[in-house]
Amino acid sequence: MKPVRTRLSTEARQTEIVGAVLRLAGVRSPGLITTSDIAGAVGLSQGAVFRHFPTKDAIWLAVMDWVEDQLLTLLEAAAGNAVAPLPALEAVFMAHVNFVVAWPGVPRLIFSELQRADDTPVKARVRGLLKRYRQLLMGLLQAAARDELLADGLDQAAAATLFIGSIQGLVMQSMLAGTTDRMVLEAAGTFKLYLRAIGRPA
Amino acid sequence: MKPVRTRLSTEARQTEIVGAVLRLAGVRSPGLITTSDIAGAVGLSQGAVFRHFPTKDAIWLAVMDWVEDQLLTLLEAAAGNAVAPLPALEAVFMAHVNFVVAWPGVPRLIFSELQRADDTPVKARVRGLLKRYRQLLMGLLQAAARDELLADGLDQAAAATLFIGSIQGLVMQSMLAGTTDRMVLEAAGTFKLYLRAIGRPA
DNA sequence: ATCAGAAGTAATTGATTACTTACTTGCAGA
DNA sequence: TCTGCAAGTAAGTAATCAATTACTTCTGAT
Repeated sequence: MKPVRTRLSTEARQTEIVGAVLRLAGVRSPGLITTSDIAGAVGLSQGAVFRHFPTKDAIWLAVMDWVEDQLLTLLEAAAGNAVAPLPALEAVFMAHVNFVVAWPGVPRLIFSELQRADDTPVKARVRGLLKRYRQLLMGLLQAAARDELLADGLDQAAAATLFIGSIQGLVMQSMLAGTTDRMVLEAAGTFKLYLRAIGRPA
Repeated sequence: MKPVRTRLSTEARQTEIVGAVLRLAGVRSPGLITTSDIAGAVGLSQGAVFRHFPTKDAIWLAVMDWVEDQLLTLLEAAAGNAVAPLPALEAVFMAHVNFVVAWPGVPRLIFSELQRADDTPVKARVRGLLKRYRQLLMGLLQAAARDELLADGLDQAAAATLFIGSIQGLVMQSMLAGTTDRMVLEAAGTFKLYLRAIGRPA
C-alpha cells in the first residue's frame, strides 16, 4: 500500500485550494465560501490554508488567474482552429459552454466579483478577463464583417454583448434547473438563434 | 417649519426599508448588505429594524414580493397595451430595461438569490417570479407563431432564454461600466438583434 | 389631558469569520 | 542517520453580524 502523503508542497496545495474553490463555487454562493469550507474540502485545518496564501483575497486572485489562463487559452484555441469567422464564433461559444459545464462555479465567481462596490484587485482581474474576452469576440466579428458574412449595419458591440448574454442566460437556466445537464443541448439551439441575429439574411 | 416626524407606522417603515434595500443593492453586492446598512439608510438604529421585520430573511422576502408585484404588473401591462405579438415583446423588453435602469439592484438581487445552494423561501419566490416571466414570454412567442411572425421551426424555449439572457448581458455591461447610463440606448440595438434572431426572414 | 401601546434607542449576546500564534512533526538533502 | 525547515495543528483573537433585551418616548384614540 502506498503511504498516504500527508504533507504537500505549497505549490501543490495552492493548486488544490484553487480547485476546491472552483468546486465549491459550483454548488454554493461564492460569497458564502469560507476559509473553513476550503480547508475542509482539501483536508486541512482552517489555519493551514494561510500557510499557502497570505489572505483570502489572494486565494480569489489565484482562482481568477487560473480562470483567465484556462478559459482564454481554450477560447483562443477554439477560435484559432476554426476555418472561418462564423465557425470560429460557434467554436468559441461551445468551448465556453463546455467550460461552464465542467466548472459551473466560474460564471458565478465572475458575476459575484463584478457585483462588488469597491474596486478590489480581484474585481480588476475580472474586468481584465472580460475585456480580453470581448476583444476576442470583436476580432472575430470584424473578420466576419470583412468577409461580408454579417447583416448590413450590424451593431458589433451589441453583438458581443448578446454573445455573452446568451451564455449568461443559459447559466441562469441551469441555476433554475439545479443542473447543467441540458446546457450543452440548449446551447446549440441558442447559438443557432444567435447566428440568425448577426448573420446576413439568406 | 413642518416638524420632522420621528416615528412612523410599521407599514410605512416596511416600505422605507424595502426601498432602502433596493437602493443599496444598486450599488453593492446584495449579499454584503447588513441590517446596520439598512438601518443607516432609513435613519434608524440597527435594532429598530427588527421592530418591523422579525428576521433579515423576512426583509428579503418583502423585497422580492415588491419586485414580483411591480415588475410583472409592469411587464404584463406593457404586453397588454401592444397591438401585436412582436411589438408586445419589444414593449416587454424595453419595460424591463427601464425597470432595471430605475432599480439596478433588482437583477443583482435575483441573481444573488438564485446562487444560493439551499432552497430558502426567498429563493422559491425568485423561482416563482422567473417562472411567471417565462410564461409571459412563451405566451407572446406562441401568439407570434400563430400569426406566422416567427422563423420556421423556432425553438421557443431557447428564444425565451435568449430574451432573458439579452437583458442579463446588458446588466453585465452596465456593471462593467459602473453605470446604467447607456443601457436604454444599447437595449434598442440588442432588441433589434433579438428580433432578427426569432423573426421570419424578410 | 391622559395613557396604553407602538416605535424608538443603546447595549448586549452568541455565532461566525479571517487571520495569528505557539507549538509539533514529516521529510528532503547532507 | 541526522537535522533544519517547511507544512501542519489547535487554540486563540478581534471584528462583524443578526437578533435580543431593558428601557425610554412619541402619539393617537378616548
